[in-house]
Amino acid sequence: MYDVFFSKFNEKVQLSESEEYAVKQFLTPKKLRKRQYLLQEGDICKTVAFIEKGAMRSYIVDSDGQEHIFSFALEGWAIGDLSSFLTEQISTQNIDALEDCELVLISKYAHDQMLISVPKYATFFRILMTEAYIALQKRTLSIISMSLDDRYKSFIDQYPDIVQRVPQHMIASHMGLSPETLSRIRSRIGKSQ
Amino acid sequence: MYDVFFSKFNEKVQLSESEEYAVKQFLTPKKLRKRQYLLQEGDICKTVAFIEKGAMRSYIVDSDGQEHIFSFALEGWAIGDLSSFLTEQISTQNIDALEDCELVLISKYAHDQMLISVPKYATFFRILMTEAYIALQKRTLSIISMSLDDRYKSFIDQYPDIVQRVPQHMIASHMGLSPETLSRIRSRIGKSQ
DNA sequence: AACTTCCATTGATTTTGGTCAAGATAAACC
DNA sequence: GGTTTATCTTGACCAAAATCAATGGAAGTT
Repeated sequence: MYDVFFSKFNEKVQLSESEEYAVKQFLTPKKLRKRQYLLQEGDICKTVAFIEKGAMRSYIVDSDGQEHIFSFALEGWAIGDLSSFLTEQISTQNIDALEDCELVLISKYAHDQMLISVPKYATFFRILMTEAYIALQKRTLSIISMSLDDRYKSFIDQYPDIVQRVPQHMIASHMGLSPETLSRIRSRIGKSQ
Repeated sequence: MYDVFFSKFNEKVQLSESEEYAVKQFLTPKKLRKRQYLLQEGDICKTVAFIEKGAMRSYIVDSDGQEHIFSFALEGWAIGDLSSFLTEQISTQNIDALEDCELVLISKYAHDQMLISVPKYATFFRILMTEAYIALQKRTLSIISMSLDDRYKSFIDQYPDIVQRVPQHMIASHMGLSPETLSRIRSRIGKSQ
């Protein structure tokens, strides 16, 4: 039931049987149908979701009603509005399912408890946090320094699975572009890629 | 000598006298003159620098030789190429001093030792990491969803001290803009701000 | 199978930001 | 103090992306 989650966990920090059992007590499984929300703007993000199966996205809606996708997440990735989750402030993000999903939920209470009582959870979380930061730094650097063509090439290079499973206009939104512009980039660089 | 560092540390995680002493053994003070490098492209980032006094920036140079500023850091902030520091791979970033600086350096060895032997350091690092991630997320959201005028307004709102101490063309670079465009934004929104 | 909705592409036009160039001011250096 | 160098601003022009609009195709629904 929590296969992907624990395989990811053990890949970062090796757990004993009893530690794995302890962590398991804090987890909640949840299924989400395509288009269902995990979080809506205005709510507090009460859980972080780890994806066992499926695909999700987080996005914000600007003052003109336009959606801007902040992130995608597939199997083995976590998603949630960390800022809202940790500070328990109202979120400005929406998170929903792009496909039918199987999730592992970690509540704020579970998170806080595990930080105290399961030292390896603190380590695991620190490592995920660091990796997420490095990935986001890479994305920021590519935004401020690369041409659109190169940014798209590097995206499909880094996340081929997302390109396969997510409609192109959403990838355009993630890059901060109009769908038409992304379509033209693809025709420029040869859409075979 | 490490006043700002420990004041920041204690603000996040309260240290006892003996813990503070233990941490101190792992720290190295360093002074840097304006324009001096902490890290140059092609080197491995061997230390994270915590700023006691002064101002620094990190930037990358693209294939056309153009500089793109990734981040600024003032007193109380840390700077370094985390990706290079943690993986010990060659860095693509440059980090130098915008003003004469007093730094507290944490080497990779010191970092790893403290993660093991000083549990509160692990907590401190996790908290800094999380805050850095949230700040970077906010920046990314503003890039993909806000107008340039609003992005600049939100920047001067959030980092008035940086606007005071750093030349405008560097802030333009940080936003991914030409200096001329930032100048025009400022004249549009009334540069009084 | 017919119908509807979503999606990707392409063209024409407008808007926005970049580039090039010149001039003004201020700061750093000798 | 005078010269050089960095910084900022403004204008004219150019390039790139957004917008508007239309079409064709794919996927989902009944």
